[in-house]
Amino acid sequence: MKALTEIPQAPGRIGRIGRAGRTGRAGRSDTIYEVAQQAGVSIATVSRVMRGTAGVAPDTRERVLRSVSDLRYTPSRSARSLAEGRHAASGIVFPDLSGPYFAEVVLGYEEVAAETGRSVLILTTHGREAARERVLDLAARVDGMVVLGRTVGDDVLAELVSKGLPLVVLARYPVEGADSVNAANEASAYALTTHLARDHGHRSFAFLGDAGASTDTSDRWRGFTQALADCGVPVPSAPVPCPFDEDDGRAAAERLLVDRPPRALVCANDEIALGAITAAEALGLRVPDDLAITGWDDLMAARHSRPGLTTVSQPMRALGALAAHRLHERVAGDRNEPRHEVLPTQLVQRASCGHHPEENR
Amino acid sequence: MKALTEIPQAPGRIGRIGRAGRTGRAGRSDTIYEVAQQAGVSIATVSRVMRGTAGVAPDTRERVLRSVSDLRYTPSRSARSLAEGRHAASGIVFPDLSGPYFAEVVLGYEEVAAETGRSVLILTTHGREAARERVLDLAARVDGMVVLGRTVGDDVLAELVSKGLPLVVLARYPVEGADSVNAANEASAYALTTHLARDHGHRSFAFLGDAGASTDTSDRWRGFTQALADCGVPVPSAPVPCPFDEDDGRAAAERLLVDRPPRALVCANDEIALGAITAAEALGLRVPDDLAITGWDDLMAARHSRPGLTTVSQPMRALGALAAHRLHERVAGDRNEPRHEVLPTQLVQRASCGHHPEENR
DNA sequence: GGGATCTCTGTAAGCGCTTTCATCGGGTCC
DNA sequence: GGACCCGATGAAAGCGCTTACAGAGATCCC
Repeated sequence: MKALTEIPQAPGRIGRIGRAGRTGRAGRSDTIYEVAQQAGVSIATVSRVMRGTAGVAPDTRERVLRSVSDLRYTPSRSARSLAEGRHAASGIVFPDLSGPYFAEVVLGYEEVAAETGRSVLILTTHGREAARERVLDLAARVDGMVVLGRTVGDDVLAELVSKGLPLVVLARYPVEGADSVNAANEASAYALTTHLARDHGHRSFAFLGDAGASTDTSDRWRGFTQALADCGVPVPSAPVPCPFDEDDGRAAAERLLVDRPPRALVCANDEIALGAITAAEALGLRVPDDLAITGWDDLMAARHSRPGLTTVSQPMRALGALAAHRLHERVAGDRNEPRHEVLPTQLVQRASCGHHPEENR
Repeated sequence: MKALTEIPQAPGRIGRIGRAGRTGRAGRSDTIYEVAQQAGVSIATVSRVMRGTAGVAPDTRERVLRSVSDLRYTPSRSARSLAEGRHAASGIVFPDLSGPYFAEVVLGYEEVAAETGRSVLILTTHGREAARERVLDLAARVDGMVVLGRTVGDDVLAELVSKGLPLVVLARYPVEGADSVNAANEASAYALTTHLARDHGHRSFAFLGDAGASTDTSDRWRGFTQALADCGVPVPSAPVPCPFDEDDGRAAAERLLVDRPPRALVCANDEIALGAITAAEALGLRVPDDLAITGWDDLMAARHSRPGLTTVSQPMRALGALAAHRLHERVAGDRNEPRHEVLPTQLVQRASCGHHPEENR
């Protein structure tokens, strides 16, 4: 074994002289230098052991590992990131919209990201304030990023792409240089609307939701109008504007139903739909006898509401997981040409869209 | 203005010679050196401008800012963290338990963390696999951490504390050296159970949930038994074991109800309770006439279920937000003595616990 | 008018790692 | 027995920042 002197390894590392020994102060985290010293090896060897790089003699490795566990050494992540030029982390950006939707997407995402050895940073943009800055800050902490729906403008995304940051958008129209993952909104809207018009024979429709607010909603509106046109049913000129939560849905539905109630009300998500059911009942309308109502997302509450809410089930976890996989491929450099994927959804028929004589419940 | 030579600033920085100019390659992120060079100043000045440190002449600042925006420069986060010795990030660790509960807590947390200028890293421990390693890895990336319920053992938490990492536990019993934030589980269990026994006169009870699975549940069990004892009602010897989700609740309730149905069933959360309602109805029991059922959390579905579910509303966002505040104080060094806080909950009476003659609905 | 003070800027060390390259001490090979 | 190779290790540069310290002018005061 070589003798250890107090002379620092690198000429420039003068500061080391003063802090060679452990202070023993609680909270002071050890560095690779302390481990190396305790094990009687150089920091290079410690690094090799920590990273599992080949070419360390078994007994040396053993000695280093002992010091590591003695000192409870954990490498500094920032130092490692700086030296490696990567973060081993990825980010996911979503609007506030608290509902279960985003939670599920994030969970699906996190699970896969953890498998691929990446930490996950989350960022909610709530409305607007400083979203650009926050996203750019996040971008500096990760190797790649998933951006959901209404969070920041395409200009910001373009900026990220131009910095060379791997990017996947989710529930949002593709942007140049990024992958995209979406649910089959237009198709499911078409199927849902056709079911209402053809199977139940409804002839007067309204669509509740803000088509400008998200690409999901605008795709649903498109599928909705297309289906009506194909069924020869009058097409409303525009959606009835309505934000995303239950109270908004109730308020908007109340105004609409007092005014000129349609026979069927297609809502952009379950929360709006549940609010609309409450509003309809308050006005003395029976659902589905007087008014059919449908939602989107198949929340837990849709299953338990009275009447059960007909809705569209989306593979939320799968969306998150797929986004994570695509991002991983990008980061790993496995692929360069962009991929745009659309996951299938499923129509969930319950009582709120009308009676199904042949089905139970 | 000083002349800029190709001689590197620091003697050790020899590598700089070869890469002084921008390559222009897309995806290559600029460094402080490029900005300094373009603005004709030293990197120290650029750093001062970026951080808003006082003492930079207005026109110099102007020039630097122009270069920064020309080059779309974003400082390297790892380099900054390494130099500053901090991450400007904090972590939150939770079990898988996907329900809305955790999502809300995390959102409340993230909001506050963002306000205090910290990024948020999330980690779910799903079950158990490698939880310790994952948590320690996370610990190396953050300045402080919040740990929820059933995730890792107290030994791991102690290890974090001994490393000097500021720590807050949430929905979990306090550990030495960490703050804690909890909801008033025992008190709300006591109030809920008393309501069932005293106001509705129920005399035969069961508790559905795994008391060993989380401190929340075990506190609820404790408040439950205490209330029964105080009301002179027979106390079950143990909870009826049951995991956390709806299917589990249904299955466990089915077994229980066939066997020896109680008059009132207190469930450890809403999902179990909703499953139990389904089971009861399938067995031909009317809720609440034959069987009273209650939950916890006041999920959206509790409000929409039929009958409406009597439950306990917990301030989930507030719990997350409070944890973030306490963590911030710790990280900022504003406080050293630990704080343990309990947030009040609210009993939400709906139809599932029995008829309330004097109340509507 | 000359030292004291202030303002602005640059120099260089240091943060804790990774990794290239050089070195060293044995075997191996004919 | 010398040329060679190979495995194990260490020295040192470099990742991109922050910041203590020093220096250069400009300003001030008596």
